[in-house]
Amino acid sequence: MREPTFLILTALATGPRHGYGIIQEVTVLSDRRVTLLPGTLYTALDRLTAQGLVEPDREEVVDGRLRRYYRLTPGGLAALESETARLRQLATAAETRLRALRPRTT
Amino acid sequence: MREPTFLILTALATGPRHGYGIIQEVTVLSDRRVTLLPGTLYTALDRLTAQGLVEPDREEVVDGRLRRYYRLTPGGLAALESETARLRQLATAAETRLRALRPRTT
DNA sequence: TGACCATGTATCGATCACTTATATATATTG
DNA sequence: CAATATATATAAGTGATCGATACATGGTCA
Repeated sequence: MREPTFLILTALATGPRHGYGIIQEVTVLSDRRVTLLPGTLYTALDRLTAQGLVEPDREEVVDGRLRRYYRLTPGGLAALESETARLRQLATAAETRLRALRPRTT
Repeated sequence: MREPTFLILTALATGPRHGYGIIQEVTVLSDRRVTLLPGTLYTALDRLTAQGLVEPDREEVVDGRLRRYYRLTPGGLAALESETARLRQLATAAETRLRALRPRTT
């Protein structure tokens, strides 16, 4: 799973969001380091829906604009959990090696 | 930076290694969850060398087989450090949201 | 002896997520 | 009236990775 996909699933962890709302939430949760592009987001949502990790939630019209909401499926939640554990393990493994290399920087 | 690349840089953090040694170290540091394929490894080493993140170290012949060693450059070390910090931040952001979702699982 | 596996490096074609660019539409702000 | 924010959508191109294959040596096992 690549980073934009991981960020989309994370943005949906706290509840259903529409596409543009996911883009904003990803900006926040990445500390403004990642701004999802529309091309990435909408193709990823289609792909994740086809994979069963995400599913349509509801549609709303706000100020004359359509909002299409998505939510995590149980499988999507499980995928996010295992991917998160994986990321943490990799970060920890790298940090261990970096600390061994620079003991005084600790 | 994608995961195999991150793992290769991590494997080189503790000192120079040759290609096959990197594959083995990646298996260990990923808890056997990732087995680098030769195609990924050698093309990545060429690319990282061209990018200046990695450089040739030395060559040895052991049991009639050539070993080509690589080491991290200062730029490669910096890239690994910033990528590691980034991974940790993403993992933490996701964990925070997952814990909020399942308070009893803590 | 012959097969198989581990070691070791290398390259090619295919895949696929992502980027870039573009399109369309409404509401708000200067 | 132009620019920006909101909101979704798609097509072409890029590039790292995957999968397969190639070649060579050394050790093990039947």
